[in-house]
Amino acid sequence: MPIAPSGGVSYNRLLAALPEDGFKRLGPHLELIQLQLGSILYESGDHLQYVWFPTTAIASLQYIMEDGASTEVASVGNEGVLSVSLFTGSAVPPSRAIVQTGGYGYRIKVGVMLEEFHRSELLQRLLLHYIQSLIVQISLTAVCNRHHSIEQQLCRWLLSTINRQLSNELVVTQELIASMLGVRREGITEAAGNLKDAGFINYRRGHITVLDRAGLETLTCECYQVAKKEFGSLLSMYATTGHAHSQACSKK
Amino acid sequence: MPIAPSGGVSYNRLLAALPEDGFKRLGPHLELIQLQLGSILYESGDHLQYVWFPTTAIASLQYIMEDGASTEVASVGNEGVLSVSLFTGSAVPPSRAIVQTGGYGYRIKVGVMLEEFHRSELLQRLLLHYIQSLIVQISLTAVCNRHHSIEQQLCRWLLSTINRQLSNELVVTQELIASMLGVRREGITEAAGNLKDAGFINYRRGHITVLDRAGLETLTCECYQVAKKEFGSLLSMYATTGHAHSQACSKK
DNA sequence: CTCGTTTTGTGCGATACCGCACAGACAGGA
DNA sequence: TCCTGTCTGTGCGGTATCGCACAAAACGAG
Repeated sequence: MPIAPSGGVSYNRLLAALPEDGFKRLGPHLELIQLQLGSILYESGDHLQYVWFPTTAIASLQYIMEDGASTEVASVGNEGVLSVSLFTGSAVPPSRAIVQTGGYGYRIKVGVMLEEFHRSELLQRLLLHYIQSLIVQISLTAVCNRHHSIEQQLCRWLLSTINRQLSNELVVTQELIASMLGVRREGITEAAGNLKDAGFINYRRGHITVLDRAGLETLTCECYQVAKKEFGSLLSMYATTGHAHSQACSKK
Repeated sequence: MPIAPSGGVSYNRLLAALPEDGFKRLGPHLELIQLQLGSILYESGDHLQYVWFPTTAIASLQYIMEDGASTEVASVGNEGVLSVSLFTGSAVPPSRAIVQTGGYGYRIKVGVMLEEFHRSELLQRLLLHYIQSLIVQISLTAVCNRHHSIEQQLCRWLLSTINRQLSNELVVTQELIASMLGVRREGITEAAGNLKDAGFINYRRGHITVLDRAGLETLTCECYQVAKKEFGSLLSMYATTGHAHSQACSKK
């Protein structure tokens, strides 16, 4: 069961969980914009200008080290929101957010968002709950980095990515995956080769197609299931309200 | 500059940052209790009964895997609070909390705490800000697990532990450190041997003494400095109020 | 179609860490 | 005091990953 809903993916599930009136107040300030692969939404240390709610895009939260090496600590799709440090009290994020899968998302100015955050208790509950899921996701990354093989982590990464999109084809180079997982590119090449030999995926220059999701699930580590369950429980808690399909708003 | 204050350590710095009236409401419900090395405050999946504010004790937040292997994702001393998932909306924590350094701490029933959390905006701000620091700490664990050597991580662990206590002697076995870092015991033995040869630490069966903090700082990775800075900025934001030395209350 | 650039494949030695086995050293209780 | 269980030291082969170097293949622009 994929995290992505079966019917229509052009909305953000956190926004969709808002009640009618709460959504009405945010709606006029939401801007639908295109998020291009590789574009940086914010850098560690920036002063945040916007809060993003991805719809079809996926972003990656990364820590960049002094020597330039990077590690993804979490990723955010249409189940989440970017700039969470704003709600925990700091307009200066500790990580970088970079678009990992191109697509669309809504953005809203921090001022408007913060005001509504303080006004609406439900919005607070929703966002705090999302932060909880994020903490779990980051914790699992820590565990996974310690204990699991590159192949297992690649499976997890592939699965959690296709779960957030409709297509089972990813537009991404092995080099990029490597930099997100914080490993060598050759390590990804080898692991991907194994998965290809097993018939679970296929790929060509800059594209990966998942052929057998269940196969990948047999190879990946427990972290994948735990993370999926965490987000599942988050989202099932807030029944989707009727306006899910009417997130149309000022388009940029 | 250690995180622990120079004068007196028998209070919790988050509690100390509360204004007079906010603290007065919590005070009567705070119970000072002893936290023994190795005791488990909560397990992943438990229903939380208490919120803890360590004073001299230090707790470790761990993820336990199916095969029993564990990884510490963060640790909490007198700069923090345990059971944070309560504030983000779930009375069921995702991790285990175990006492890593014996000592004292305050506990308070979740009901009282939640009520005050919703009443006091400052308390909310404070706790959310702490959650922010926690996220940074967990993220750094993820980065560290990926990129840094056991020796570097051991240095970081030793430093962040003595920074939270007055003494520079730790009561802990190498076996325990290994299980927290998620590595082999022999790996710790070897790294500790190197640090001893370098004259930075000394140790005997179950005890480690830090002799040269600056020496350890030269060996550890950047994660240590980043984490320290994060907590420093958190705590400097909330000036200690006058009641810091009067956290006396119903003693168990 | 060709050329140049980007992406992927492969080989190799070096290294860090693991898993296991067991020896030695210490500490606290009988 | 000795004894016993716990903790630490050490050796050794196995493995995953790294770092580097370069070859081969794929794609896109001209």
